[in-house]
Amino acid sequence: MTVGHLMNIGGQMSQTQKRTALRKGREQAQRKGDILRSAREVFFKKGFLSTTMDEIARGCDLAKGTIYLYFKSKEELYISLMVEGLGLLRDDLNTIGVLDLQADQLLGEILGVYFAFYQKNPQYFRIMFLSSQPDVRERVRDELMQECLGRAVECMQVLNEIIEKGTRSGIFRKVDSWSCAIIVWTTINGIITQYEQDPFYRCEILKVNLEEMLRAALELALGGLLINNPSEQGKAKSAS
Amino acid sequence: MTVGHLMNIGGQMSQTQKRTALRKGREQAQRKGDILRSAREVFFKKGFLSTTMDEIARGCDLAKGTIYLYFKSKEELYISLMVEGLGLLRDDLNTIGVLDLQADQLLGEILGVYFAFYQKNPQYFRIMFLSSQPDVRERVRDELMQECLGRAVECMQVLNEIIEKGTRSGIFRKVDSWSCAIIVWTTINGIITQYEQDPFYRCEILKVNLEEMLRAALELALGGLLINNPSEQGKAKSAS
DNA sequence: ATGGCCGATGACCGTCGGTCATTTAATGAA
DNA sequence: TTCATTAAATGACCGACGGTCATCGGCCAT
Repeated sequence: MTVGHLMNIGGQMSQTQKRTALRKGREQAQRKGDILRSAREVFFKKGFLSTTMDEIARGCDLAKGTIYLYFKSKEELYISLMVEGLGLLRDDLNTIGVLDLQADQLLGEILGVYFAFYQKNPQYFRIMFLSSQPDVRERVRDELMQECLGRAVECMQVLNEIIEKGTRSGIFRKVDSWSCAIIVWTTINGIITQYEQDPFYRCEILKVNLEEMLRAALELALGGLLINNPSEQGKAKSAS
Repeated sequence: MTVGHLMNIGGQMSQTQKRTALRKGREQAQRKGDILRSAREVFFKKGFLSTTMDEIARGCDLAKGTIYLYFKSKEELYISLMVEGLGLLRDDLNTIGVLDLQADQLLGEILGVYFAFYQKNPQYFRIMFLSSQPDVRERVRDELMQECLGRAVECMQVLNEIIEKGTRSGIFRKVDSWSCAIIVWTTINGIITQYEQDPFYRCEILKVNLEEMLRAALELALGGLLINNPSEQGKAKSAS
């Protein structure tokens, strides 16, 4: 079984018992963190298939069996990194909320944050691929997949609010903000993950710049989103 | 080594020799096809990780060793299915070219073909995920990856021509058609592949219809692509 | 001091991708 | 028809890997 599966602090416990239980909890979180760190290093360097559980164990000075006290499978360890990545991205996106800008400019800021995140941690995007494989998901607890979903929704919530703001302030057409947020989120993710397939996009035939591609996609989308006015004319020139 | 690696027909061969060589070639193609068919069935049903080479071998009544005479690795067999899928999609897309429609309508047709293809063979899209893993690509010959790239370019070429047509006929702004084609291709692929991550998009929170999402994305893009004119106003309502 | 409990351990297991010595079949010259 | 030659097919076998579990050892309440 997993570690600490009966760990409920409180109730009829003595003071010392409580203290030990709390310490145990901290130690467990620490172990879990150690394992995740090692997993991140190895997975990021080698990819899912070429990574071995033995190597991860070596990386955090634990026995292989110990890892399985904290994570159900290799896949679950991998997906946990995805949760981690979505959390980091959400935190970055949330720094946008406080800016006092027009909705369309905010979308531009989002793109900047997104692209910066990608440049800092391109590896997190590669993880997203595997989570779509049904046979991978079979080996991950539903609870963990739900956590993924929750984090993704939190990211989209940022987009949702911006689009609502744009609609409210009258510079965007009346669209369903959630649908639109999902489309934008999906499109950005889609472009980046597609781009990650280097041989497709970094070869001499198709050499394209990711940031330019994202900007151009945003311009296209804004073209459809903004209430038309003459000053918008020609904005799409950056797609050239 | 692979089968028939010295297969060059012609030169100083007798008639009978030539005939047998040709037949051998046909038989080899047949075997390769048999293996691919079996691989398709098993991979599509079970996914990459849960599929075993033994099962594929059983499915085409060959010994496991024989498969390795025709494909270098499990990964190469998988990527070969991706090439197959891109070929099918290209063929479907090419049926659009002959239609006599406006560029923006042609883009709508493209979307229809694309969506129909996805509904018919959703599994081919799942394959694309794995091809982006570096450790997978390491186990696939460059030549095969190039074939993938070539097929993808052929698909994008269809988009490219449509956008060029739209620019030429004056209904699209002046954009670089290749950049734009790549963006559209990437976006469509991105949306579909993202959508394939069911738990994200089929859950009650985010339940979205893929076709609507694609249409809405196209409307947004068209909004940015078309030369503004009053009749375009309000087209984005379908995003709601 | 000590008994009991629980997290840590790593030898071990079954499975799988991939190999290669051997078998089988086809071919064409005698 | 026979037989030597060649190449494709075979499947027992190998090493590696994900995952398990009987055992160990240190900590804690008594």
